[in-house]
Amino acid sequence: MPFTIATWNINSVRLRIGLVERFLSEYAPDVLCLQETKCPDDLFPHNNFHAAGYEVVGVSGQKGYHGVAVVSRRPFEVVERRRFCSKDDCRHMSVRVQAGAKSLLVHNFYVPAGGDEPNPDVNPKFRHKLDFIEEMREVPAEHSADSGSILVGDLNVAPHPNDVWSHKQMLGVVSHTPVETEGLESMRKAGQWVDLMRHGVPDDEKLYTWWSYRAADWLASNRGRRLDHVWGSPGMESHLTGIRMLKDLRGWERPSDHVPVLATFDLD
DNA sequence: ATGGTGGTCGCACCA
Repeated sequence: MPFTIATWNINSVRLRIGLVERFLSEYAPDVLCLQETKCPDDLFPHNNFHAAGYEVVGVSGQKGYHGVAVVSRRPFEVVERRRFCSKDDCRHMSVRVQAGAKSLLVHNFYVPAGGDEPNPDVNPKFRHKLDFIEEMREVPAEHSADSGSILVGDLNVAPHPNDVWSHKQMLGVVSHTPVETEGLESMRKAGQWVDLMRHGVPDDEKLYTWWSYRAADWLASNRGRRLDHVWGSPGMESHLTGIRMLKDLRGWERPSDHVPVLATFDLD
């Protein structure tokens, strides 16, 4: 049995619950990690997920902003809802789930966007983003013979030159500045994480998971960025059998500006 | 220049 896990910045789980239901019906991931649920825990639409066959739900939400959730067709336990940068923001949840022969520790992250001005001295949101990425160094890719880790989420950084539509034109734009891309890559290597979306993909291939709402025609201009990520502990790449960025969903009615990333593993 | 939320019904804040 393959194990499938998806990550999706949904930009309000209540507003887009219909899209989530359609996605679960058509793609049926074992585990779905959501970000930007914008939903307090007592208002999370549990019933919709139960009706879709997702009995296991872990939520870490707040009113108006941020919020992450994990829903699953397999039993899991919430390991931790970690707070970063001494703030109460709901930006992380880790769960443990059995997948084939492996016990998987899954981290679901929503990294701060960082505002518009890429100068930490004048923009506290950018300072927060850099500090958050620095603190993420403390999250290692734990693994053993019968366990592994997966880290997914909206990391709000497009690290590779072909994770953006124009490397040169984006170098001064928050999400692709050198201090962010180098910080994220340094943190990824410190934790020994493997970038599973870039594994085995030619360097010159464009990969996007997000297209701005502000474009007059997002599909025609195609100025995307890869802000959403799937990382694995060392060795997980050998179990990966497929990974897809579901671009079509950006064209669904009233879409999120992010599309789901769906990864499939053979762990038996 | 678009979209979501919240607390007010036009606007601030966030992405």
